Amino acid sequence: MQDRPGEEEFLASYDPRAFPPVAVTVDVVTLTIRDGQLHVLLVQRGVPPFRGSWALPGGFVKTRPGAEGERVEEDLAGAAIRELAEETGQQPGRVHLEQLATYGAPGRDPRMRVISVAYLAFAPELPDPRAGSDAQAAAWVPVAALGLADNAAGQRPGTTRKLAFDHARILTDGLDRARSKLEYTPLATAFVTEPFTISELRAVYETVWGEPLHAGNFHRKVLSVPGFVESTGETTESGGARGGPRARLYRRGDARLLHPPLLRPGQEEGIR
Amino acid sequence: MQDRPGEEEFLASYDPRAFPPVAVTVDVVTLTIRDGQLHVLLVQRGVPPFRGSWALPGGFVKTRPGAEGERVEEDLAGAAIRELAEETGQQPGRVHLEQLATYGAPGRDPRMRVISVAYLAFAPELPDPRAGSDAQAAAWVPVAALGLADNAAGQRPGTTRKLAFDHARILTDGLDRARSKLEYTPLATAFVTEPFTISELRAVYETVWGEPLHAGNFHRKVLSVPGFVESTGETTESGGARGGPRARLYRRGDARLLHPPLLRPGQEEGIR
DNA sequence: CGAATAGTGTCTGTAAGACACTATTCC
DNA sequence: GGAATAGTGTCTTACAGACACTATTCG
Repeated sequence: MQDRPGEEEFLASYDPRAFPPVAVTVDVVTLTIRDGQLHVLLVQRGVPPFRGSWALPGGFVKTRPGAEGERVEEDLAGAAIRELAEETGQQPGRVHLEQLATYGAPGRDPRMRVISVAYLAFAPELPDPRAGSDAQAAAWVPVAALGLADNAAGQRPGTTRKLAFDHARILTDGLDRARSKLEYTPLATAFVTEPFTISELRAVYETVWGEPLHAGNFHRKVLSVPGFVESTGETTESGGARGGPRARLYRRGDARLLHPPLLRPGQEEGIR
Repeated sequence: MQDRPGEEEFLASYDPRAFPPVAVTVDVVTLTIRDGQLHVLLVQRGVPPFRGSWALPGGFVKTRPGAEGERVEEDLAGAAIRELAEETGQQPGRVHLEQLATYGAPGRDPRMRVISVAYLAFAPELPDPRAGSDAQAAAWVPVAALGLADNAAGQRPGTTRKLAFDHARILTDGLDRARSKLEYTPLATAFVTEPFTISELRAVYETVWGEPLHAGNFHRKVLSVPGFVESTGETTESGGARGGPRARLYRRGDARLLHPPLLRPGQEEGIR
């Protein structure tokens, strides 16, 4: 920030409260895989509006400008991390977090004009969540149980368990983003703990995409993409529960993009 | 919105002004192609802060809650359209608009805490812009002249003509998004006016990606992707300015995604 | 042993890129 | 005519998907 003529006087005479009230919240779509099913972290709201409804964890961004130089302002991503930590107790680092989109339609919150910045998180299997301050409960909920209008598989709505606000829409957008990110990025590895096997990685793809993949071809493809995974030289201690040889173990590679990508099969439909 | 126990009393006693002041703005990255160069729409700020600096067109979202039922609240996308129309006089419909990302780091605006929702617009060649209310000037500026740290080609920074706020970063993100969207979506057609020739479309790709493409292979590829373009049956009135036969004319097809995609050549670098 | 799984070999169809070539139009 | 461009043909290489097969381990 550089000084400019008239800038200081302008700022001194500036009254932020002259602006109409808006609030900014951060909501987080946290996805994980449990028991071979895609789950999302939800909280049951303990305060109005929508008290008792299930919703994405989220809350207001701390925006108080520092009085006497004290700074209580909070980054958007920082607010998302805080919300996530409140429910899961997770330290950042184990969880991949990225901005999803911002939702600001008038009337989406009955209290006032609220602009919500949604974040998308990919987590490995985590312990059961605990309810945060404003929540009666928190739980990992199977995405399939929410009966969303699924853009990938053509499920019928109607069985939709209603989420608060426009959170069903936000979740749907997050799922779309997740499915598409698996194609072009190595983010599937964010759903597993290191070290992992190729089969575990394939299970992630099959769960998120909702369709079986060919084991042999998947194996070859993953190993052929430079930087996707990197061998540890180790293998599992024992074979699978239902038989089979020990599998080699891998950790994340250094690629940030998959090239060439791992395209979803049978995606021709729904393109128009 | 359904009624819930205690909800109404809660809302009646709710005081929105108890919240700390935040402002929400919308900034628009508008890209177009003029004279074979990628241009972005910029305004020269006529008011502090950063008076005299160039910036993305943008402004505060109208969030006043309707007194006596009067509604002056504004959608985020609506605000972006308004900002775009102020400078270009364009009616929506000719311009593709999508949300880019939201920027909310504390201190990014010296006045107060400002959360900015950035939009990305693709426009065909438009007339020279006019300065809006808060701007001294408005102009199409060649992106190359801004000397951004270009993520695609490895230009060196230092020659960066400084944009106000964090707009250089927003612009960079918009360019990245644009380059990548050309791969998977038919949005290149948003840069041309219908009807168009395959060569015009190729010029869009070459300009946005900054590298020459093989004319023959590009031609075949575009026609092979279902729904990308659709023939009008017509041809241009005359050949090119420097010779060549008349070209067939096309309009946009009905595909929303390109399958298979048109991947950028030589993208292996910069992946790690 | 029988079943399931890890990992590899191989073949086929499709598509991208390189190159060549023809036809058309402008200067 | 010479140069530039539109559009097509063809060859090579790469890769995705289908299928087959071996080796290993569990129950």
